[in-house]
Amino acid sequence: MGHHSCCNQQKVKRGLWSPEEDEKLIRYITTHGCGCWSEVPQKAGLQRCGKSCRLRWINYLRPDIRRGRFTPEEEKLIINLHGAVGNRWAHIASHLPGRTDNEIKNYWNSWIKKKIRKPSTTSSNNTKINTNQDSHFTSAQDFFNRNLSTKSPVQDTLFPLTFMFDIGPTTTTTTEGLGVTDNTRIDHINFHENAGILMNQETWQMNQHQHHQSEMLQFTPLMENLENIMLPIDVQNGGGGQISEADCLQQRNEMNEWIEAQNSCSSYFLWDQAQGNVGGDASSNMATLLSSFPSSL
DNA sequence: AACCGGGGCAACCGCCGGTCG
DNA sequence: TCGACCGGCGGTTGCCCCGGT
Repeated sequence: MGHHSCCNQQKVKRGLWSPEEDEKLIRYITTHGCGCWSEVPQKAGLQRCGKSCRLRWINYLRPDIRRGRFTPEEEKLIINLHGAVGNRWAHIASHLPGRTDNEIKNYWNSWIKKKIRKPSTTSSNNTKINTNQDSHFTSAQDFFNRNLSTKSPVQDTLFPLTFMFDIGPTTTTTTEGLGVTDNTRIDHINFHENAGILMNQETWQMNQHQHHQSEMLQFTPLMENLENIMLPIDVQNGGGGQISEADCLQQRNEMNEWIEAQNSCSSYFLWDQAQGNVGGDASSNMATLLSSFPSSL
């Protein structure tokens, strides 16, 4: 135990690289290129495994590497991209020339620690949606009007969706409803407090696991400095029941109204928040949703 | 001066998917 | 078809430095 396939020869050095080792690796790669990493150590005269050489080159030695602090533009891009694709560091790095996935991952991990540690300085009234502007929204519709229509379209390399909504219980404590109060099973449609994050499915799922308000407060700092807007819409079905075609129809009508008013939604995302834990059977709910909504708008 | 705790970050580890014989 | 091998990736570790006590 304790040895790995790539490093199964004896005398494999590990740990930090010395300047001499760096020099050997640079000299070899610049003259021969990096064809086969497993051959590099022997040919370059290094007591390392090929993986270690590759990592050292990619993350530190290659000539087009960028060093130093991230610029504010880069930071913003990282935050937005992370909101869109989650912990796909290599993907995020591909949008930042000269930066490595490792560097971005390190940055994010320390950044997120700091942000979560620091108590939120924004209003503790969690029914208001915070953005980077000093915004105070009088209603969800106000938020919608002032944000969605002014935001640039989501890049096609990102999660290419504008709307996110779910079917869920009415226990969400921090919402700002549109006040649809008729007696259908969808009693209202609301925006989650995390509106403003460009979310991917994983982020959404994570947020839903942090369902209670006190826990959600941890995530409000993450909403700062975000420009791209994805709008999660919470379709309430009254709780405890199977989502019905009537639920879907009503939701669809609501969406269509908004889309017509805003002219800015090209697609949407169906996501069963409750996963069947609260009301009805998850796969059945999704089947109803899928059959009720077109594949694109 | 010694210790300690946290942050930053380079490097490692294990897993996975692709390739090739 | 299968297994060995390899590179890529994301999670994690652990070292080093620095500031506070």
